[in-house]
Amino acid sequence: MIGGWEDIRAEVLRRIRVRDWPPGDLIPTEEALAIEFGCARATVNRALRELAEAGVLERRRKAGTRVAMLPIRKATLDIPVIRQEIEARGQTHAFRLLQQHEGPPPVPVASRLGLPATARLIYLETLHLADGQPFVLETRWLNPAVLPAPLPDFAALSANEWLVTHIAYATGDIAFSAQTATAHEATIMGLSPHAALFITERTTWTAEAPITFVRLAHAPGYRVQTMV
Amino acid sequence: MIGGWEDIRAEVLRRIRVRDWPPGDLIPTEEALAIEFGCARATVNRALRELAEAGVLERRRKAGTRVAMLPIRKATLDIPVIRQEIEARGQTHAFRLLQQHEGPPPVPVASRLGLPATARLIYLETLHLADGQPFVLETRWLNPAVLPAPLPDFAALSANEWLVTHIAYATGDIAFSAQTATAHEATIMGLSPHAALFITERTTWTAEAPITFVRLAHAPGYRVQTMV
DNA sequence: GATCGCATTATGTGCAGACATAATATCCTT
DNA sequence: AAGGATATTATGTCTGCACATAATGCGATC
Repeated sequence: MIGGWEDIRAEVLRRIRVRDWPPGDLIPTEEALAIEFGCARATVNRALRELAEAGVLERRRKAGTRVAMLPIRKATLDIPVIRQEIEARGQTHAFRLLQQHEGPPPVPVASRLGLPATARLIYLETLHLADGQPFVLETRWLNPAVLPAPLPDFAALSANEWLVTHIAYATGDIAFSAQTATAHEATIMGLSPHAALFITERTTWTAEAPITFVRLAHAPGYRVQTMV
Repeated sequence: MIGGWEDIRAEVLRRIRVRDWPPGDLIPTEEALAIEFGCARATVNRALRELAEAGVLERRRKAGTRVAMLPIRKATLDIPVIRQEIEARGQTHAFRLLQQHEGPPPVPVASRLGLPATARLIYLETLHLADGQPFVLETRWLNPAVLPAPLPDFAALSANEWLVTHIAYATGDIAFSAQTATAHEATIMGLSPHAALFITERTTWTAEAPITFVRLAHAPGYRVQTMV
């Protein structure tokens, strides 16, 4: 029972796997495949487009479709709200606002946001707890110029959650790295001095202006998991 | 000039952003939107499907399409071959095979691969260098039962690259974490005793059987970067 | 021989109509 | 009132056709 675009995608993948179509090879045109599979070209197109998005195929107009030479695997991972992430583990979420003030950001932060170092930003330092244990230390700079007024009380409502419900669907970039805990972090989070922290850094933009830069320092044991 | 599915996607996003359609809200049906935008339903479908894949919308047959309550952001990142990654930085890649032997894997490895602890696997320990400096320590267990013979000389050809060209398009999962360097790792990579390593762990499967489990310990300073 | 322009071609996108599928809502029965 | 069969509805997918767009490669021109 063959016919759906998912069947076609599976068949194409199979041919690639068994090296019918080796890496770098040009595969038949959509029209040829449509005839072979006895379906419309749009159906073949749908299947091949999915595979191209997954990095398995490379497509160019006129040039045709070829099997990717070096299969740069693409992994997609979910970036949930912290509360949601903790509750998904069956733990209870709480947080404490440690610091809040307004002033010019450090130079690296300003440059990542593309703002002058003289810009006045809101700084928030929040510790998130899972079942009472330190889970992640959030240090955030907010650009008040682009935020809808009035700002909430960040001691009562995590900036994390206020943003996702008030700045819908912004873009940005995310970076992961590992860093040794600073003395300050070790103290706050109750860690040994040289603990390895998993760091997530995120810059968020509206179409025009930077909104926020956030650095999340995750306690040891934290993992980001993905299904390919 | 409105009409393409990308324009429709943009317009829907705009309405979500300005809270015309707040989170949790049911938006008009594809047919209604098609009439409003003066296009075919298939075009609206394409736009809404993309937004649903991005996690912005939630769609269910008959129930309709609603704006996602908690926008679980999805980030996609590229997982390149190590050599490629180093060369993309303009550095030269080299590697040294430190260990190779065959035997039963440690229990955690066996369980992640779904194999009995008595299985005989090939163990490889490889240090990858960027411009002569330790870049990443690769520890890998290979399942010889599912590998095409003959196996190459892993001292001459990195397992990393041999696999991508000989096991086309397998599936698997990836996990990222941070760990303090062990004494062994610190020595091999020339690090201070408590350096924070960025760890990538990857399990790879064919349709039926596990192929390999690999742990990559990246030298301090390593970052995984993403554009959302 | 080098360059520009044009025809060719494969993919990208669009449209109108149709049927499939899943999930809800409703009605009927007990 | 509870339960199950059925109608309804919104999305999911397919078809066949059309035109748009980009990139290649050929040929004409200088």
